[in-house]
Amino acid sequence: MLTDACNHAPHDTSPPSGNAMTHDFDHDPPHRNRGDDASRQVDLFDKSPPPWELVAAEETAIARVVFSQSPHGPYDYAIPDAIRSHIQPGSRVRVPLGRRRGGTMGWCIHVDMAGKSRHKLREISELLDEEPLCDPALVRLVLWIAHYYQAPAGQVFDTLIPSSVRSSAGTKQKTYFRADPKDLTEEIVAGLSPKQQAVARMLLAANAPMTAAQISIQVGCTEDPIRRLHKKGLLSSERRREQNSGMTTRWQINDGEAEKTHHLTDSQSDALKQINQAVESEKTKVMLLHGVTGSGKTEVYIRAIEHLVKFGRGAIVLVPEISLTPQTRGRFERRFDSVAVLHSQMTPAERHFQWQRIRSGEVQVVIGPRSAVFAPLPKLGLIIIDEEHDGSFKQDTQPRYHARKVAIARANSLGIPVLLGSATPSLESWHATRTGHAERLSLPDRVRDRAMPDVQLVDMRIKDDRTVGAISRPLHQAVQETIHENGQCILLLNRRGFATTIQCPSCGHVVACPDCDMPLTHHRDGGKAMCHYCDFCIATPPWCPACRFDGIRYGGLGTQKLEVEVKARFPNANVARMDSDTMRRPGSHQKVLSAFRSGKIDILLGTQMIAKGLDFPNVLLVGVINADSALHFPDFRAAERTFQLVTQVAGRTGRGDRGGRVIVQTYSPEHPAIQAASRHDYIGFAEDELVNRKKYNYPPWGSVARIIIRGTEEETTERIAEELVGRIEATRDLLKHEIRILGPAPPPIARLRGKFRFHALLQCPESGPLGETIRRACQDFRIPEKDDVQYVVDIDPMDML
DNA sequence: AGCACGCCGACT
DNA sequence: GTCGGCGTGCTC
Repeated sequence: MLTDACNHAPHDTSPPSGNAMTHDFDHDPPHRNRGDDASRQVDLFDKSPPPWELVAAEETAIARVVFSQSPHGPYDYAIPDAIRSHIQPGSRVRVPLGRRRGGTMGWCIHVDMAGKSRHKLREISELLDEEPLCDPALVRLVLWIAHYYQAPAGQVFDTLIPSSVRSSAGTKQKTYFRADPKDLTEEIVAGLSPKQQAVARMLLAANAPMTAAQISIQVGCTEDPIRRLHKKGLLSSERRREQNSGMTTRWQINDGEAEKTHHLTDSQSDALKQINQAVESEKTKVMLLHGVTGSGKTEVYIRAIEHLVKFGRGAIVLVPEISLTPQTRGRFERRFDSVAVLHSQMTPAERHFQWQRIRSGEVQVVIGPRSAVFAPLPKLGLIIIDEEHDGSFKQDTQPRYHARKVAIARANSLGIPVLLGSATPSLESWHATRTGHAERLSLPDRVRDRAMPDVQLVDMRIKDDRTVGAISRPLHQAVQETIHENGQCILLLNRRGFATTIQCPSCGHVVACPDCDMPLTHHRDGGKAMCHYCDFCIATPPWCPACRFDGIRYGGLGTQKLEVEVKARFPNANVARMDSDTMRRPGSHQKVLSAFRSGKIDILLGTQMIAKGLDFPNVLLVGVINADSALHFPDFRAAERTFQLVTQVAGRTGRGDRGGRVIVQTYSPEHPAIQAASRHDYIGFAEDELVNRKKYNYPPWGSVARIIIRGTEEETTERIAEELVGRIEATRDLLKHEIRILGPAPPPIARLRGKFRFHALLQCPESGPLGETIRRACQDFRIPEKDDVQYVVDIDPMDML
């Protein structure tokens, strides 16, 4: 499902100093020892008040504060003496703002103990946390993200610090009572009421602070006598924040079951040596571990972390959203004493608990999806991004950051290395190794001398190879043989649902989503017609809604329909389907995978979630039902995605002693991406594709930004889109920057959730001028509320939909 | 995002 | 004359 979180406004809390970023891998901001950037740079845009308003500048302690809701600031506040020694960048504060009652929560981004201000400043009303939730390095990272991705800094703070941490989920403020023998002499105790005496005696005997609840149970009274004693000043109290008793979190403790450590191959040892050197050098360095599927990248990660743990350092391992298999998790948990696994299904209390564990420094390894790049390890020594090419590392809501880029920025500010791993690196990372921004480490062979699987292309245009349905004759035969040999099959089809179009054969009407204009997908379970771009869902109409014709036709192929076909073709095989429909319940993922591992399932079919990371030695056949599905997207990354998908799913076979083979069905067998994938030729593909991208100055050669404008009224939306793009043109000409502007035009998804959409693509050889131009153009661009139009800026977009 | 200001039309 | 629509601007 696509989301389109809007309401962009230009925000520049702190432009980084120094050189503009040119490419993904330029180590520029946020650099160490540049603490004063914020105040100095913001002045550039300060509209100075007219001279008669100038008040004599006096020295005061000033805090610069940003907000996660509008207005985002930054605003300056006077720091009251009481909190002067505690407030730091990263502290949360409550401040007065406008006429709002109760004040507003904000984040302090800068403090100046001897600042001067032209305005009369209001005072901070309260410091909300004893210890800042964000250390200075993370504050620098926030400001860098806010600048680069053009998001309000306050909103970036909210992304960095989980809401469960901000609200202290799973903890409670408890009051503890203590009895002091000096106050409660025998004499005084004797004069109390019987219940109060009992309470006093018990507490004196216990000689430890207890909560009212504990005391009342122990003594067998209500809480009233305790309160009375406290009121008389005979009991002292203290308040503490504590973990709730209801916490269900258990984390795996190393049970001593040693994982068999394999001997490293020569190339694994070489790579490890380089990584260890980089870690010890305490310098920033980006390394790309390019290892074919099954070459043992995870083992290299583990060894590298084992090494840095010896120095008391910790590591972050980022993994794609859905590929955090219990397998991977288990491997790390067996090899390290203290692992924190972050995942999307955690409860708020659990998340908060893990965050505190990580911050306390007891955690050696953090494993998680893109947001784990913000994990607050106090002694971070290495950031690893596994499957670094994966699209889920880019967030598709504001702030639209890419975890790879953020990881490099964070590593840069700490002076630590970043390790990117993939069998099919993103062209950005590949290009970085060619320009010296990253070092390439190769694992060219699979472990234990296993060969890469043979890949056979089946040309679906040739009628002879195509029987009725989605499965060609060669693939049918291969599945049959595999099952006969007691092997297992994986079939990939990158579309869920049953039928991708519902069309009337009489009048040609296609049932479409009223909010998005996209054809609805028929889901057979429950007979629903669903929009895959929004939540729209209706019962599949039995007649044509346009002409009442009784005989509507289901066209196109989804995983549900494939499942039906596979079951019909191979009635004796056990078939399981894996897509986001069958994997809705937590744990279902693991259930299917363990059934597959144990051999209870012969054929596993599904969407791309089966293409990643699975390691099952008995998979002898992988079938790709339609390799072209991603190829004809109106998107400069279409070829790259196709190559990645085919290569990754092909890598799921040939992992045991019995070898493996791959059958790829395609309507364009001559396409370079599909050809290269069939030869396992990443380098050939990458070099070829780099030439293509160069022709149009697409990434990694140049920088791209996309502006999406959406609104309820088509003409108004288009008018505002044109106005905005016009401003960008004017700003570009003013600044004399080399920027190509395409659009505004309707994107492939021209309507989404009932809103009309327009977009514009901006290209520039360097990201710095591009960002500057957009920032300047959007600076004072206001849209009247009545127009109901919003816009978002997407820096380094991953798709053009 | 709220909230005030101020400028116009419709009304007791 | 006053009430109230909403367009515009400000919040350190």
